[in-house]
Amino acid sequence: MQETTYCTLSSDTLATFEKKFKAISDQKRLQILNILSNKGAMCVGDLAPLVDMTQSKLSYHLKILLDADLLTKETSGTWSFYELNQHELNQLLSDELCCLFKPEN
Amino acid sequence: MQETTYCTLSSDTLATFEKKFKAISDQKRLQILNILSNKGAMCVGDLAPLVDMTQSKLSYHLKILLDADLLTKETSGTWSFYELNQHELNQLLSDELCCLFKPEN
DNA sequence: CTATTTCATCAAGAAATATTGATTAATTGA
DNA sequence: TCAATTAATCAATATTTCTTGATGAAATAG
Repeated sequence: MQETTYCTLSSDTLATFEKKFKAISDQKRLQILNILSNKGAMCVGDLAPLVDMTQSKLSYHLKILLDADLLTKETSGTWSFYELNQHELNQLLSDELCCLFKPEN
Repeated sequence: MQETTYCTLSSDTLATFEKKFKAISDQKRLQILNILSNKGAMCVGDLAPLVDMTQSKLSYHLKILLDADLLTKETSGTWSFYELNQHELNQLLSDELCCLFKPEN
């Protein structure tokens, strides 16, 4: 006879997932991820016209994705280059979403 | 030489994902999913004390999950039984999240 | 029929998020 | 040094989402 295994989630775990899912629960931010998955690392100024956002607005949304650890950021001079955090995305999302965020699959 | 394949997303697709991710980007709703993954189908009145919510509040959150097609609902008399939509969840989430929503894995 | 149970929905207010335009800081190039 | 570029942040407002308590609808039991 097999025992049922219960997996209760700590409030920390719930908070972490909430943050990550909140970050991707927005059309503009999904579009950002999609573009970065096609183009690789990009700076804010180059990304802005592709997603039709002002610099200020884009920075705001990039920060949300960065804080959720779904992007990484490299600074070079006055430029900030943002790139997908593939590892985190893979841990979060199904393989079926490859078209969105996982160009290499 | 290999061509790069670009996969642009329609605004409809983005809207659908936004809705689904929005539905799971909330601690209370994640907890609902987690409990349903352990207990199977449940009615509102039985679920409410487990997630420490009033009936009204729980109905509100269940509707959000239902509208995102992440739950199914079966009515029997005055009871409403809610259950995970395993297929949709599998299409959305990674295998690593099995602990949350996929008891069978 | 009436009272009770179960749950959905509504309206009002509260709280959280997003947008906008301006400002600031850091770096670069002339 | 000075002007221009790049991007983060701020404050104010707008918008969206959530919570609460009340009400209503449908089914059931007595």
